[in-house]
Amino acid sequence: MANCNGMVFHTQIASIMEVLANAAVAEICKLVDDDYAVFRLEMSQSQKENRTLRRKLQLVEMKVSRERAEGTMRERALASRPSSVKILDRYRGMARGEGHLTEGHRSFVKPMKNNSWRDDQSITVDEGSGTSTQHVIVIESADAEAVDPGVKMERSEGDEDPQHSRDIQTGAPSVATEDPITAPVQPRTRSSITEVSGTPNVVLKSKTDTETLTHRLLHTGSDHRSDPERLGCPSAPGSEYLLVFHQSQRTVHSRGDGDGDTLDTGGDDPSCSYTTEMDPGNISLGLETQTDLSRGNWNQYSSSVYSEGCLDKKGEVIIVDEVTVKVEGDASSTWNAESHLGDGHSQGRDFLDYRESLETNTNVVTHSPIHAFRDCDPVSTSMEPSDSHSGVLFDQVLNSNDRARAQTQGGGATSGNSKEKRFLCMFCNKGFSCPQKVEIHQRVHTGVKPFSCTQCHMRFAQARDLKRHQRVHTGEKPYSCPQCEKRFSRQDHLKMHLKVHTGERPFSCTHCGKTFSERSYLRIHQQKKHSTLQHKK
DNA sequence: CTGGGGACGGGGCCC
DNA sequence: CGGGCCCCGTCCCCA
Repeated sequence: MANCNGMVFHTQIASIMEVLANAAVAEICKLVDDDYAVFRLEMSQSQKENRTLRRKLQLVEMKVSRERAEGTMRERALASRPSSVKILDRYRGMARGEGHLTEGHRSFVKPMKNNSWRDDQSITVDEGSGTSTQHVIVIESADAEAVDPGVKMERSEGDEDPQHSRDIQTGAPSVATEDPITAPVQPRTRSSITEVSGTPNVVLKSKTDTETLTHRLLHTGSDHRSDPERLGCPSAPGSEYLLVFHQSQRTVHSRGDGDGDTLDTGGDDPSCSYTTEMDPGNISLGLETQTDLSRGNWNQYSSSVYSEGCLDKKGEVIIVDEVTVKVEGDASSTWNAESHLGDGHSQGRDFLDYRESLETNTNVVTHSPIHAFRDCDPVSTSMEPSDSHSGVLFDQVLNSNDRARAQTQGGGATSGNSKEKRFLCMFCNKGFSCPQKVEIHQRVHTGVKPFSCTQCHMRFAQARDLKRHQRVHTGEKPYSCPQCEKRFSRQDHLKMHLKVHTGERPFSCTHCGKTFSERSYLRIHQQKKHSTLQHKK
């Protein structure tokens, strides 16, 4: 029983405590509410007082300003008519942030036709939650056109509402931001564009332009050596080259423009279609090329050859050569080196003529380049389908053609002193001791590059070149400088580097005596400094 | 900022 | 197959 009584007692105490607690909470809340109401009342009263004082201050200011303005008007009336609006100090102060001006003050100044004062002209000024009426004194100008510039100057000099500031700045600056000519020269960051332009649409557009530009800059600035596709050249297995040899000249000429344009696209990455997307000219270019090749079903061919589906724009142009070759493989035999030439490329045309003249000479024992292809096929076929670089190929052909001709003119095969060199190049008549050497040499003319790198699709005419090139990927640098421990992948580079330590400068300019460590430096120097002398000679 | 020059890497090709 | 040379392009430094 005692336990029961104790439990009842505890229960009663708990209930009483709860009631007391609730009562205390209620009383606290009531007190807070009351104090809050009082506080709010005091606040409102203070605000009313503030408004009253403010109006009084405004009235005083108005009076003072009116007195000043009347004095000024009298002076101006004596001097000349006013040329611009003068906004009172009151407004200037607000413009600097002392007041809070928003859209309401857009109608702040109105040009009037009379040089008269208007008192108590009111404008609506947003003061946060509500609006209040501000009395402003304005000196009105009779010349409305003269007003606006002055107003803008007044607004722009203070820290106004950001929105307003943006409204002002989105005039000429935003136009400059959208200017497609200006933008590429000075790519802006996204943030800076946002600051200037203000409106989301402009920001978006500017951003797009900037990114486009960035893409272009990045890709056009990339090292072409790293990507043989740069010049729009196909991957051509030996068999393809073989057919290239029998391409018709008509086709060759028809493709000249397309290839020439392809060289200018500057695209590098086959997986990147930015040039096609961004530059409509490139698109039309590609279509033009297609149309030009309408004689052959080159689309079908390309899809069969490049089944990987990564047929980019360059690939399209690249394939053109091979497709045409396929379709017109039975045409008259004229090597298509000129297919890589733009119209009017005299070097290539000369080469073509040269080639034709050689072909007519049946007395020359030539080694057909076709055999050279066959010899190299095992290497090329082991590689994945890749684009060869006909642009490089083209350059090589031209350079090698020049060299070959120089060699021929300088005594290549015709002046050869050895009767053993009875195997003549069919292009330059240079003599070689064995057919294999002729075949290798003729790649200089044909541009055949049977050795392709599996890492970067670079192709080489000689196996040693490929081997040497692969050090680029492996990073192998077996040659080290004994002076500075610098390492090189090639011995000749080390040799050149050693001149840095030895100070050897064997190449001297015949005009100024300046010496250089490399011949190419001398040549560049003479081109830059003494080209006029050479022209005079 | 610009042009000249040096260092260096890479490709072409002959021997 | 390696040595060697030439050429070109790029990057960097400096006047």
